[in-house]
Amino acid sequence: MNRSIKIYNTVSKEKEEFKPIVEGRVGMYVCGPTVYSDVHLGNCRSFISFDIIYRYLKYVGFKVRYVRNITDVGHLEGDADSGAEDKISKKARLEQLEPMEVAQKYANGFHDMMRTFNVLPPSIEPRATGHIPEQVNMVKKILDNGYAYEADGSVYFDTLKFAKETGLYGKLSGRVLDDLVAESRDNLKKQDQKRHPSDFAIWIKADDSHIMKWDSPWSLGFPGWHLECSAMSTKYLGDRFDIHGGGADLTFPHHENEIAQNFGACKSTPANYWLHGNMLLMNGRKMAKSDGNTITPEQLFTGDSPHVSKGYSPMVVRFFMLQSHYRSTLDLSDTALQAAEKGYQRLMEAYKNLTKLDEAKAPTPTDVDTKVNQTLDQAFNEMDDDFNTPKALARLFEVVPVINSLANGTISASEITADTLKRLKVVLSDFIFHIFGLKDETSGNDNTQTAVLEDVLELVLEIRQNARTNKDWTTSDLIRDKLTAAGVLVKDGKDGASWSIKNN
RNA sequence: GGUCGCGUGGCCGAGUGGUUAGGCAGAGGUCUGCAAAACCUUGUACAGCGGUUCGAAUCCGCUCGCGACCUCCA
Repeated sequence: MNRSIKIYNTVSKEKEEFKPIVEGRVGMYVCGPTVYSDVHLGNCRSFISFDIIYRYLKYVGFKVRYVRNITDVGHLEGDADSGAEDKISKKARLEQLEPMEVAQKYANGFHDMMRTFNVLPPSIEPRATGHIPEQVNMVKKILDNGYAYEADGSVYFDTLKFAKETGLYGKLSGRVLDDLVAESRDNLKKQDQKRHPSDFAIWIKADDSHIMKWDSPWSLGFPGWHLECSAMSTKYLGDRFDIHGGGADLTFPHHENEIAQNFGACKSTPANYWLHGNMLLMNGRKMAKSDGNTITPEQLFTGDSPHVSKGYSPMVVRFFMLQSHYRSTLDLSDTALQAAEKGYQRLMEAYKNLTKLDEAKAPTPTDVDTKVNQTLDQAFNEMDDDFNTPKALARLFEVVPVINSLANGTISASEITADTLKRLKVVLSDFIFHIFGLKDETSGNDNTQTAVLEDVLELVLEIRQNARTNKDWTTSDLIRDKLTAAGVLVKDGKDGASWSIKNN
């Protein structure tokens, strides 16, 4: 590991050189999903962004402990008229299921979707319900340290005291306490129990209708809205760790409160670098079920939605997301996805062409060598600069014409050295599959079947070639047209025909 | 209302004080029996108005438009 990586830190609002607390190791915590409904496409973008960050840090040689939680308890339903209510519990009553059954169902769905998008599993995936003692303990510590107070069985974090003593509250999200006072809604639950409007609950006394509740020194209840992340990050990564990530919408209040809680319990802020992924928009607006401006991942794959003209495969969607920077909003649209699909196919096609290249005869480095090596170096430099996937991707595309030219003879094998060709193969493969986490969807999963298919197609193309030699255009065109209809693209080149499977 | 961010060519989307982003689409060419694919060449740009500067799409101000957060939310 001798690369210098720069990361944009939300706390400082600028790019900083990444220096891990322990040389060669990275502790990274990312806020995972709340499993009370199906994963939202925007969630997927966020987890894909951090997947690439995780992959890149590992790729450059760090030993990374990546913790991504599952929240299966705790969050309040803000607009519920029956008062404080746990999301999971509410859903459970509606569906007549055990709360944990609901959580498990959606957790499974979440995992399936992550696998579909080729997102690597984290090193540790702790669940909030599995860490109630840790959370109770944290509340105790915060109370002991004087940063919280109890009121009628619930415990509240004292933001005013924390802000006055440290000046830290609001720093991450750029807020000042006076604004928070002005902003606070007067219809917040249990408002009267709080000393200050911006104080927030870290333990909530449950009413009778509440299903998920645990014993604690203060009441039979459940942990506060943001406590699980503080408790679990501390347990698995320590009081201080390197990277904390999440969606931009978590900056306030979730992460702000996490910082407060961690400080309240451990007397130190938890993470050195706070990273925030930006929102996924659709047709220029935030996705929202209320106005129909939304699409599920499944609808995107199948094309069963008025927002798309056809289905797009998971890897096309992943590629689409790679084309923008994680800190920018990304606007999903049908035309943008079509463009991404073409681009994805072009990249994968070039990679396949590359794997077939084995001739490199230049004795000494040529202009082609220089161009290729510089471009590959640049691609890594782009990733070093706050994980700039769109720029790195652009560099990869600059090398595509070189590959295709070598494949079709426009550039001869004598114009590239074996060393460069080898490096090109390794680096391109690393980037596409290991760093960007793309998969080749065109090749079958079953190796035997794939091999059979390849042999059969070779035969068919040989027959067609014979027909062409005999100027039997009827037969040759028939073969080509039927194969096209079957989804196999025939590509005539100088050294005979080759084929590839078309998506859709 | 408060806080923050954005506005780039037909579309998506990077980026920077003076030098090519990239993808998709378009145009011309090479190759081909025809076509496709591939390759080569290529046009269109930085919301508007002021200011700073030798020079700004890039910095500053204002205007307009859009978005996010402030409430569970990636």
